[in-house]
Amino acid sequence: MDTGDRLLTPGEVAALFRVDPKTVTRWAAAGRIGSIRTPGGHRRFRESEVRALLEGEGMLDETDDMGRSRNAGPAASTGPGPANAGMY
Amino acid sequence: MDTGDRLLTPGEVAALFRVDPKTVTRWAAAGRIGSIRTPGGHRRFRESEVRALLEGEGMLDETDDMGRSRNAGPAASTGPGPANAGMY
DNA sequence: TTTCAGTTGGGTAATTAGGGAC
DNA sequence: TTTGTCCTAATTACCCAACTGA
Repeated sequence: MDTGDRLLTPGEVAALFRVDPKTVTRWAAAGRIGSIRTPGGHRRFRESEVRALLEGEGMLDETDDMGRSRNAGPAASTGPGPANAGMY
Repeated sequence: MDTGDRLLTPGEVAALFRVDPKTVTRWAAAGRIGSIRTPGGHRRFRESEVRALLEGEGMLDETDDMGRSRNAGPAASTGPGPANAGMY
């Protein structure tokens, strides 16, 4: 039932990936990473998902080369629960 | 039908959203989340409503009523249904 | 009754969202 | 194509002291 994983802030995820928080926002906007929104509109990311991405398990399609195009998943599904209404 | 109308404290809701208890209080004050007040002035939140917000299914209703500003109504709807998904 | 964790309220800094361009 | 930086506005976080709830 409960996902049991903590939620990370954009700044946290950005620090983990060594990128700009804005980049993390773009990932979420592009549906490359699941995101949960607070009633205020801010995003929160699941630590389990971020970790999986960090380990490169985000996609087992490690065929290397230009294997991965822009096919990272249409919806921003965080997993079990329904996708978030990506509408701002 | 047990919808799980357990009441959660601001601290519980804050931990769920990874935000500050103060922020949860602001949500209630802004009418973004229903709240029940104790005679002493403390707030309590319905678990069912909080969960709906967490899963991002705040409201997939077809109400194409977008373009609505943030409602500043001190409604504090105690009703069963989630308050609103209105953002800015 | 007292104790104590949690909540409330106001005020001020820090973070985040969104857009648009380089 | 992706990422970083610019701007403004909104949301959130932390500071304090005082009150409530169990």
